[in-house]
Amino acid sequence: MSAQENLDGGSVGLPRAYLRPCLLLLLLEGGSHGYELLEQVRALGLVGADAGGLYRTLRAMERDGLVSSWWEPSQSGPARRTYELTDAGTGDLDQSMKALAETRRLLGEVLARYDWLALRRETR
Amino acid sequence: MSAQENLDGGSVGLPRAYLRPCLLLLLLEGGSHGYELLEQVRALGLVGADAGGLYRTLRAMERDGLVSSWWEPSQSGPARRTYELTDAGTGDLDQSMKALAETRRLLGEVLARYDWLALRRETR
DNA sequence: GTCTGTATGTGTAGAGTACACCTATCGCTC
DNA sequence: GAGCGATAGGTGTACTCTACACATACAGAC
Repeated sequence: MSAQENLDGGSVGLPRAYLRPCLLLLLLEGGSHGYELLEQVRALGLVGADAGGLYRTLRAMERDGLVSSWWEPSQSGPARRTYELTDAGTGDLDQSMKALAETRRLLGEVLARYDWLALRRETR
Repeated sequence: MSAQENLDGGSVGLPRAYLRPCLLLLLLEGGSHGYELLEQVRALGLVGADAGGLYRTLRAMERDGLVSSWWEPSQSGPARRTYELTDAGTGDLDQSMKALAETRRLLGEVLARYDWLALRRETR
């Protein structure tokens, strides 16, 4: 099961604005362009990632100074806007990852509490 | 550090609609009212949880059939609206927890990938 | 009476998400 | 050379969730 697929009523899922740190992480691994990043974030767990939203997010991150971009012609296909991480972007990534680690820890606590109760429910 | 406190620019944090599964979990442990649940979700990690939003969420969950409520007088203070989990709510909780477990797993993968890169950055 | 703590709400702006839709380039086939 | 699929980048818009402010009411202490 993917964390996005439960759209039936609740839509509990991935962290808020999770796309941003994912993009920053992928750009830390090396410069890339939107279309490629789309496939990469999908491989990273954001299986239903919205293309339009991704392009908008990249432009917003550039406005915020986290990434910089330039046009690059392609050998086979339309030109690409290539993105690169800035120093501010690296700093933001570091902070985001700390926040996500904390989120993961809290999730672990809640899930443990649930598992304990669910077990008692079964064996009642 | 709490996952909500990094409001400086990014605001990467807890999962979308995380309040709902937290409330359902707490109600699985026993019926309760809004004010008490507010303190409990704050203890659960949602340190800056918004009171207004919590009451709205509870009413929305009741509209969705996940909880039921009734007024109960208090010995010391205003009357309370006491909430209880319905069968549908228990089912929703089970599904949400599966989604959150998957979220936690994905977070682990992303964090591991970041840690590996961060380590290489340090030792370069 | 007024102040603090308990208890439940509403109003509203903004951020993030979901889904639909559009444009353009290139290589390939018919 | 027309049409097609893959590549590539984008806009429009409605909706949900969140954040912060604010309003109301009851009880007990002073």
